[in-house]
Parts: sequence; structure tokens; C-alpha cells
Amino acid sequence: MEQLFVSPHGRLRQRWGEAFAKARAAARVSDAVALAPDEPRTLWLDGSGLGRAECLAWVREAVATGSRVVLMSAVPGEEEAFDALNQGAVGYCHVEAAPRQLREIALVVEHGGLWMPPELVQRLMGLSLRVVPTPAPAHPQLDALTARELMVAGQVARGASNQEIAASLDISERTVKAHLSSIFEKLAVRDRVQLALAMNNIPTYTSVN
Amino acid sequence: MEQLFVSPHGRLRQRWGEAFAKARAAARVSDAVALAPDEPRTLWLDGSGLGRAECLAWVREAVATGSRVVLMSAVPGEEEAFDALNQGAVGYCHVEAAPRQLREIALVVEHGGLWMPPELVQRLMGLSLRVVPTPAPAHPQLDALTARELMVAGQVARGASNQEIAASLDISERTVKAHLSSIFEKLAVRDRVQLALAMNNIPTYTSVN
DNA sequence: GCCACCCCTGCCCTTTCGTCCAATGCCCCT
DNA sequence: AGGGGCATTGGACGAAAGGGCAGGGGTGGC
Repeated sequence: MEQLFVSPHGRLRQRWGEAFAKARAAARVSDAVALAPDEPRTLWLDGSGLGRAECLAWVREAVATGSRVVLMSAVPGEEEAFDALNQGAVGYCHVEAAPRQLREIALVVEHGGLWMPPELVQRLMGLSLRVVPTPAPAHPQLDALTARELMVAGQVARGASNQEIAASLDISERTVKAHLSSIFEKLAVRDRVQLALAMNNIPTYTSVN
Repeated sequence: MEQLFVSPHGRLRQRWGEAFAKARAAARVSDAVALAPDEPRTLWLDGSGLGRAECLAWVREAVATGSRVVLMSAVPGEEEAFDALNQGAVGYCHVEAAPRQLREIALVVEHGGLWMPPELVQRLMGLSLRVVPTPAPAHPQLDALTARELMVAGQVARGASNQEIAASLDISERTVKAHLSSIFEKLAVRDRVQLALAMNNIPTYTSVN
């Protein structure tokens, strides 16, 4: 089973290598497919730093190659998850998922399963599915954030501490703080609590009052 | 991993035995759970001959026991599939699925995946459905909080600082902290960020990993 | 009355968070 | 070559957050 990671930057190549001894990486879908023309393969798309539309187009392109596709997002959300699966992806996870987690996911999708984070399964299935006029309440100005900042913000949005973020991104806590300071300024929030809420489109105390 | 088959008749017991050497069967969910009180277990519900509503109630009962639940239907259909997953099932397949297929499914669900027949995945995901967030069911144990704690929690949920909360409730900052400590314990969260997320029904980092 | 529970608070401590000033290296563009 | 943006880190420091210990008050039930 070929595990092919597609990423523009490849920052996490080492992690992928830990997850799968035979993992290979490429910058584009076509390059990845060329690495394993015949075998059944799993394409892992690193969607960090990409916009929603780009991600989905990417998923569509990857699915069209006849591969199993897993989208890895810096900021997993139910809407993106649903869209990704809708485009034919069979997996959806955090881009920083631990090697052990990645292996679990590979196991699942290789045996015909769908994988997404447990809490998303719950949320997604708890949704009432209706035809609705308005698509989505777009995020404030998430595109003002750099790729790295987005990763940090994404983890704060799930309640992670600086220490956890540092460990997960394999950088010093000091750097996490630097990113956070920059994020706070760009998104005009005061602290990590308001950031966590803003990332989830929840109005905050000061912005309401 | 315990594989427990729940069926009123047990017509397919032999097949299940072929699929899993350790498979056991019972007529009711409670009996099945009693067979494996501790271990993580997978409950396979034989829904053949049951009505839609009965099936779903059954799934709900099984999910409530904390088991992984797979619904086996005599006539798989997308609506039933979605309803089953909606009730918390993690798998949905044909009741006559081959032993090899059953083992695949077990593998998938035991590693956190969802399984349903490939053609159903296609159909389900191909539906142009838009997601509608559910009207936000209140946090499970919110009623465990006292009136005062609820006020504090409510403000944290909107991003307020201890100082702001203290001023707003006209109490000392120390008291706010005391309430918070109590809240953290009752809601099983670590800090105010996770509290803010929990109050808004947003899953948390640590509750996932 | 006693006890349980809630509400409120002080002092003091540790940990975490957030910022300031300063610096290095990388990559891309002009 | 130089400039700008980005990622990274260090040290230091003040500001929050969170908790331990030790109380004050009130209400309500047994």
C-alpha cells in the first residue's frame, strides 16, 4: 500500500516518515501519482495554508486519479469535512495528526472505511440535513494569517496550551507565543480565549458589548 | 476485541462464527453487553425483519451502552444508513455480508472509522446537502452548575476575563476564580479556553487525543 | 441544633500567558 | 546585493490564571 503525501512545502515530511516507512512525498498530485502508477494508493493532501476552494479543487483532482484521498486540514471543521467527503475523500484529519493516528487512518481507509475525527463524526451525524440557502458564515480574515499562524490558531481553537502546540509543531514555546502575538493583532482579539471563539465564529464579549 | 452479535433469531450464527472465532451472540443488547462487561466491544445488530423505527431505537439503546455499533440490514438503503449513523452507529452493512467482509468492517470500526457499503458512500455524499448546525443542545452537565457558576461560565463563554466577570457580578476576582475552579471540575475541563469551547458545544483538543 | 451546600473573601504561591527588545537564518523579489 | 516577509529563538518581565489554605456569611433539611 503506497502512502503518498502531497504538500507544497513538506514541512511535515519527517513526521510522515515516522508514520510510514515507505511514505513518499510530492508537491503536486500528478507527481505523487507518477511515483506509484499502478498500485492502489492513498493520497494524503496537506491543505494547511490553502483556502477552502483550493482545497476542494485539490481533493477533486486527487479523487479523479482513482486514489483513496485523505485531506489533512490545519483547522478541521465540520463544513470542510463534509465538503471533502462530498468531493470523494475518504478521510479527513488534522494536518498535525500523530504518526500513530495516521497509521490508524490508513488502516481504516484501506479497508473501505471513512475516517474523520471522532468529534466530527458526532457533529456531522448530529446535523440536520436540509437544503439551505446560505452556504457558510465565512471566517473574518483567516487568510491574513500565514500558514504557520493558521496551524497555531487552529490548535488554540481546540483548546490546546502553548506547551502542547509547541510539542505538536516541534518548535519552542517561545515561538508559539510569537505566532500568537501576531495572530492576536491580525484578528484583533485580546487573548487565546477570544481567539478560540473567533475561530469558531462565536461572537465575543468585547465585540458584542 | 469482542464481537457480539445481537439477533432475535440467530439464523446467521454460523456465518458469524466463521467471521470471528470469538464471536458470541445474544438475543438482546443487555445480554450481549453482559457477555463482555469491560472490554471495548462491537455490537452487530441484526435488523432483518424489524421496522425502521424499531431498528433505530435498537441502535440508540446499543450506542448508549458505550459500544461500537454496526447495524446489519436486510435491505440496505441510504436513508436507513444515515439514520443509523445519526443515532451513533459507526457501521452499516448487509445482514448477509460475507465473513471476510465482516472482518474488514470490524477492522475499520475498531480503528475509529465509519463503514458503509461503497455505493452508499457515493450516494450519501453525492447528495447536494447543506449542513445546518443543530440548534445547539446545551452542554450535558450544565445543570450540575449552580446559578452563580452558570453566570461565570456564561461570561467565560463569551471571552470575558476574570476582572470583567468580577466587575460585572460585583464580586471579587478571587471569588470568580473559586467559581471557576468548581466549574472546571464539574465540567471536566482544564482551563477557561476549554470551558469557553465546551459552553459552545465545540469539541476540545484533549478530549480527542 | 447540626450538617450540607452555596456564596463570598483574604493571602500567598506556582504556572501560564502575553509582550518588549533583540537576533539569526531562509526565501523571494527587485 | 539589498530589502522585506516569514519562521525561529533567547532573556526578561509584568499580567493573568489557577489553586491551596483558611476562613466569613447565608439557607435549608433532618
